[in-house]
Amino acid sequence: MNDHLFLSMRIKDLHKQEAIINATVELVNEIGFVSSSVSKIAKKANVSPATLYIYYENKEDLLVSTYVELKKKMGKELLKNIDISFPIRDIFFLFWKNTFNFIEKNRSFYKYSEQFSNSPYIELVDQAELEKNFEPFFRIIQKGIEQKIIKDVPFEILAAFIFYPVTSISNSKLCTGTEISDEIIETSFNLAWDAIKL
Amino acid sequence: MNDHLFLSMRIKDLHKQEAIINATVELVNEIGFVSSSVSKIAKKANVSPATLYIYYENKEDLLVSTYVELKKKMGKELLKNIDISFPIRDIFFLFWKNTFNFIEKNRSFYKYSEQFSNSPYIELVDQAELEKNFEPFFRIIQKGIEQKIIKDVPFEILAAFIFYPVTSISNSKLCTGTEISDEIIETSFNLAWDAIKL
Amino acid sequence: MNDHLFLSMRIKDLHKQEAIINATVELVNEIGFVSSSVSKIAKKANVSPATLYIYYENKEDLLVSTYVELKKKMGKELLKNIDISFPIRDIFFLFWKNTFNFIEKNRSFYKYSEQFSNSPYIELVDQAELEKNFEPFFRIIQKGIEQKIIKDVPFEILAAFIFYPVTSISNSKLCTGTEISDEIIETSFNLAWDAIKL
Amino acid sequence: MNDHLFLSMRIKDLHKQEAIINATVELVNEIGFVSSSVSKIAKKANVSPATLYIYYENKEDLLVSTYVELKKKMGKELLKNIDISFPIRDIFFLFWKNTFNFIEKNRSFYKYSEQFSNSPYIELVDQAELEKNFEPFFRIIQKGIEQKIIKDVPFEILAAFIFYPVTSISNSKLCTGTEISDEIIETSFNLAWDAIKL
DNA sequence: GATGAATGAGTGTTCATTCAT
DNA sequence: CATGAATGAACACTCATTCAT
Repeated sequence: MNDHLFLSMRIKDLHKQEAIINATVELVNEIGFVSSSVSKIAKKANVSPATLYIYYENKEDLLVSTYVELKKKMGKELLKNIDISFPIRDIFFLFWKNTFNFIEKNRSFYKYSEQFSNSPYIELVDQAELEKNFEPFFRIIQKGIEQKIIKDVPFEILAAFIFYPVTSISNSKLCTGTEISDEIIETSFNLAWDAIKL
Repeated sequence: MNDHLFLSMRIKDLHKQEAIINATVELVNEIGFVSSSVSKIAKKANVSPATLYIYYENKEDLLVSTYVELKKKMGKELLKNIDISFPIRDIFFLFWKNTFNFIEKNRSFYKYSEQFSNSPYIELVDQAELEKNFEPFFRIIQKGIEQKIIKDVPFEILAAFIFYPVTSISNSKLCTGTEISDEIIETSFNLAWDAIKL
Repeated sequence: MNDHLFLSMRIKDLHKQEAIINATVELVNEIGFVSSSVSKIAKKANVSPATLYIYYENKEDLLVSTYVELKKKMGKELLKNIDISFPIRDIFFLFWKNTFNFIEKNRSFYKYSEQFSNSPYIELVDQAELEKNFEPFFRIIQKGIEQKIIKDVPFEILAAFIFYPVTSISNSKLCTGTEISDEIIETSFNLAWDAIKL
Repeated sequence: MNDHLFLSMRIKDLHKQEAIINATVELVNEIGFVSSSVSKIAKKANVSPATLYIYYENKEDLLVSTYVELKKKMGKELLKNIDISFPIRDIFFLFWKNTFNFIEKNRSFYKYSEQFSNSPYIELVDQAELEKNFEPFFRIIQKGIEQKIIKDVPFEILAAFIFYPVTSISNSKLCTGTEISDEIIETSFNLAWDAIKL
């Protein structure tokens, strides 16, 4: 086998794996987590069910990996354009805005991750590992507390007002169908900021 | 037939249906929505799979009915002890506290409803019908806006700070294992109130 | 219990049994022998599945009894208006015509009996007993052979040309939708008579 | 991969499908159409129930395909040795004889096809497509009518005396157990020919 | 006589996974 | 690497039948 063939094969392989991941997310988006079977995923990805087991140990591994991979990507996107030298409020606003944008651009992924994190599979994911993707932001929160800009309350309580409301609003009728308006993003951020600011 | 026998018969029947509902919720709590099959539910409820179809048309009907029934119960509990003549902030605090208490007392139900509302089954539920259970509270929010106590923003945005953070906090390590402390309830309420108050 | 009540009950009972038989035949006519279950029959007859077991030992007994009962009725109808003093050809024609008329008036029964006689249940029926209903006609055939009007061949061969073609023609597009025309009856009888006559 | 292996693979596959078809026909022959379930068929064919769904879409597809396939085979056999230059009566006799022979050699198939054509499944079969297998014979009938050898009556009436009586006779006690005698074939053909000849 | 509730055994079908090629 | 064929076990659901009332 020469290099050319080897290279083309590797590309093909990546395509296959990518096709499998996309098929998984799309299928869950279409018919739900419960009904998404291996053979349906394989059919959607235009591969044999057996092929799937070359890239993943089993169904569980596929679902978990897909989730983790997407969470990594999310971590990067949410921290995009953020400069720690910005004022804290601006950082939070950028983060808030990035979250809305990410959800809007990755609706199918988002639906997947919501279903995944509400299934028992979530327990197979190393949460600490996941949170590393968001660590820079955690440090900013800490800094805000120290600078007496953010309320000094347990992290989980702050998180409940920084991460969760976005999901709720994004799924509401305010945000389905058309583009999420800047007005909604700004209005809702005011509430979030009022909640956490000292 | 005497009353005693008649009564015992009715009780027995109710017991069966109740056993099925409980088994459903418990099983979902244990092994998740995805893996909860009809036969497993039946086995847990100590009835034949066929018996299940006496009380419910099919699996979907069982799952949806269970969800709707529990949401009704939840509506009642969250509004418990609330008097509309109270100051608005007090009402919100009571509602907040009731939510925590309800979740703590009905953990298995709550897990069920979270999984359910993140499955495609949720689309089978008439949301408008469900929201009727919370209508009194919606009117209070409206009153708060009119009295310029609550921010005048779309309802869905307010809801995102009133309903969702509780779930997040309840599921966090702050609230698992031991009783949810009054301190956490009060601390977190301060954030929620700051978010929505004008 | 007084006579009046007793009488009304007996009438009611007959109605029930009749309703069960009718439901059986109609259901088989609608969804076929394979799919016709006891509970569906009961539902169609507006009785409980359990009621069915008051009148019949089991499903097999119901199906067989229904078949036998209807075959009895058929025997009577096919021999209607037949006078053994008539010329043999006239008797055969009347029998032929009666068969067509019976099928037309009892399509649903006929479909039932065709499905039944092509199922293993048919082996549970005492054929000799059934044939008694047609015995007068068998004697006429015998007489025809003796008088050298009918071909002297085994009875089963004659029967194949006297009984079976009617079914075939009745099920063909010649006879569905509209009334079976006298012309078809007469034309086809000519073939049957040519077949068996010496 | 060498030819031998390739061949053996294909043979193996064909064996599986063939085993399924044979099991279907045999089982229907033994316990009837009504009781022949997918799992029983699979067990008889020594395959998993799931394997059956590799070759057929569902039970209906299996039953219909089996019927259609066998009808095709029947078409070929019934027209065997027939030369359209033969005298019309000879052609009909050969066809008659071929029918008896086919039934005798394929009893289990024949029982299957009788049960099938008396079930609702028959409506799923494209009758026009089926009749193509017998078209040469239909043309001969037409020729006979034109040559004033066969009675000029609707096709369905002729068919009722050409096709149906054979079934009736074959199922009678004249033909079960031992070989069907030439005498019966000839005797019965005389009746059929008398019926249709002008 | 009549029934609704109940069920173990069965239905047709799909599952996640493996294996020979 | 990639696959179509294969499967035992499970799926949601219906079956014929019984029984307490």
